[in-house]
Formats: sequence, C-alpha cells, structure tokens
Amino acid sequence: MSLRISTKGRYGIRAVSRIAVERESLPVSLHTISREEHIPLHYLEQLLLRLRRKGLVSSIRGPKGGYVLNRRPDRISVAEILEALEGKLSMTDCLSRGECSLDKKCILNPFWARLNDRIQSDLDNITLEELVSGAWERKLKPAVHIKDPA
Amino acid sequence: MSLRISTKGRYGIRAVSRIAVERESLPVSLHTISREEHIPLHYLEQLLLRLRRKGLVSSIRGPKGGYVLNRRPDRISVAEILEALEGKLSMTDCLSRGECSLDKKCILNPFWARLNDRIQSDLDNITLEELVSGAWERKLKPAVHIKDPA
DNA sequence: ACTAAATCCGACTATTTTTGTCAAGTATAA
DNA sequence: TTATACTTGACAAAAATAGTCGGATTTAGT
Repeated sequence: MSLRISTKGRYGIRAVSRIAVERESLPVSLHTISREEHIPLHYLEQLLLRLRRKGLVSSIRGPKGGYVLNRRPDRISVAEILEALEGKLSMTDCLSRGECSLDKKCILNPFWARLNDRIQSDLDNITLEELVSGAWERKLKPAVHIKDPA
Repeated sequence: MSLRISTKGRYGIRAVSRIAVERESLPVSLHTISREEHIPLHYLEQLLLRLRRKGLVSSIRGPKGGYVLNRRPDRISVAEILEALEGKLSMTDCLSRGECSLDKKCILNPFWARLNDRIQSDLDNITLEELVSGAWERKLKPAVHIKDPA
C-alpha cells in the first residue's frame, strides 16, 4: 500500500485539531487528547514534543497545563504540521538528496517531482482552520481529467 | 519523510519503461534491465513476477527470452503498475478498510479520502507511453492555488 | 511547604515493512 | 546437450514505524 501517511502524521493532525477547537485557547492536556482521540499517551507525548520544537505549539507545565497553538489556526497549514512530524514531503530519496544515483539521469525524476509538487501544493493550501471547519472541501476539488476519446 | 513511493514501485516503473522502449517488442531479460537500470537482479525478479501475475507483462523462457508487455504502452496506466507492485493506493488504513476505528466518526477521513482521490486520479491519467515520451508533462500541470488576500 | 497534575526527555523495545538474497527447479533456443 | 533465462518459495538483513518506560522538572492549589 503505497503513499501512506503514517500514524505519526495522522495522530499529530488530530492532536493539533483538538487543540485548535478548544474555546478560549485554554491549554489542552495530553491526557485529554489521548482520551478523546484514542492516541497512546506516551506516543502522543513524543509527537507534541516535536511540534513544540518546531514552534507550532507551546506547552504550559503544571496542573491545568497542556498545549496551546502558537499561531491562529488560519495561519497554520496542514503541510507544516505533517512536515514537523514526518519530515519534508518527498516521494523519492532522489528528490530530497537533489540527485539521482543513476549514471544517466533518470528520466522519471521530473515526473516524481511534479507529482510531489502537486501534493505539496494541496497540503500547503489547506489551513488547520479549514481542516476543522470543513472549508477545505471548497478548495480541494475532486480532480477531473480529460478522458481519451475512445 | 512522508508519502514515499518505495523502491519497489520506482524500480518496477523503470523496468516496465525499459521493456516498453524495446523496439519491435523484443523480450527484455532480467539481466538487461538489472544492468541498465541498476536494479538488484533477484529483487527485480520478484517485481516482474508480480507484474506477470497481475497480467501486465508476459515472460518468455529460455535463451533470448525475457519479458514483453501484454498491452500497448498507451493502454497501461502508471496507477496500474504501482498498484500491481505495492497494492492499492491508500493514504490510511481507514480508507482501505472502509471504516475508522474511532467511536465518533473521524472528521479527517473525508480529507484523506479526497487527497487520495486526487493523487489516484493523477496516476490513473498518465499512461506508460506518456511517461516514456515525456507527454505526461502536458497533462500534469503544476498546481496553482488561489492565494488568500492579505 | 507539600502534593498532585502536568510536561520534559532520553533511552529502550517491539513490530512491521522494505529491501533484498539464495537455492533448486523448469523451459527452450541453438 | 548445454547455456541462457524465467519460476518459486523461503529466508535474512536493515530500516522505519509505533509504542513504552522511568525519572526529572515545573507549577497551581492548599
């Protein structure tokens, strides 16, 4: 099953979404997120740690503590969240390393790159706010392709 | 690094591409593909096995043998090749299993599904012929999104 | 000051997936 | 008959993923 998004990415998105919907920007604790989103507590801990180090969330320690967003949800893209958790979006190593291991330049490389760009573009374009409000649906239309004439 | 295409998929596409460009549909041997595309022989062997079982290629045994395409390159989509090698394209298990493990329906599911559809659509739309000829570039335009007004 | 609620952090483990490798067999052209 | 080439299943190494643990630190409330 190719092109998967790991649980890391999906858990992480669920987590920040939960923080985002908290009224009055109250801190949301790991326990709360873990319980409500069914994410293993200690695993979740790791994910929020990454997100904090990348500057997406801040933590508040002690009782009544938890996590809050560092920016408004409409200023955070889905791509940013995924990238913080799983690293840069890259379909192939060639793309991230910038060059192909093959002697003769691999002609497929530009194809992967284009595909990569299109997905990246989609993820860049959707904000956390749109994700939780459902507004993403207007932006991310089902793709329509021109059929070959039979 | 998320949303990767494994070597299985990339090797496989390179392999069928090599078979596709062989003039006069002569069979191309594993050795030839392995040598020219720098793919480990015995690994390649497995990949071609899958492709044969899925009906994309046929094998010819004995000296001067090798593999040939079962259909014209313009009748084989990139999606088919990838699916034969790596299984159905699916960003999340939820999508392939059809249902989410969460009690309350996960609101993110439709989002992953839409993203999935868009990629699938891209891959369905490009044929092997277009891939090797470079014609894919006309079909798969760089995505342009409407910027938020500042 | 004490306690309990919470995050912090590194190290560790388990599981799964990916990426191969190998050996013994079968088919066939020359 | 021989060398070339595919067939098949089993095995193995390496990497990535997913999860666990223990102890430390911070802080609100009493």
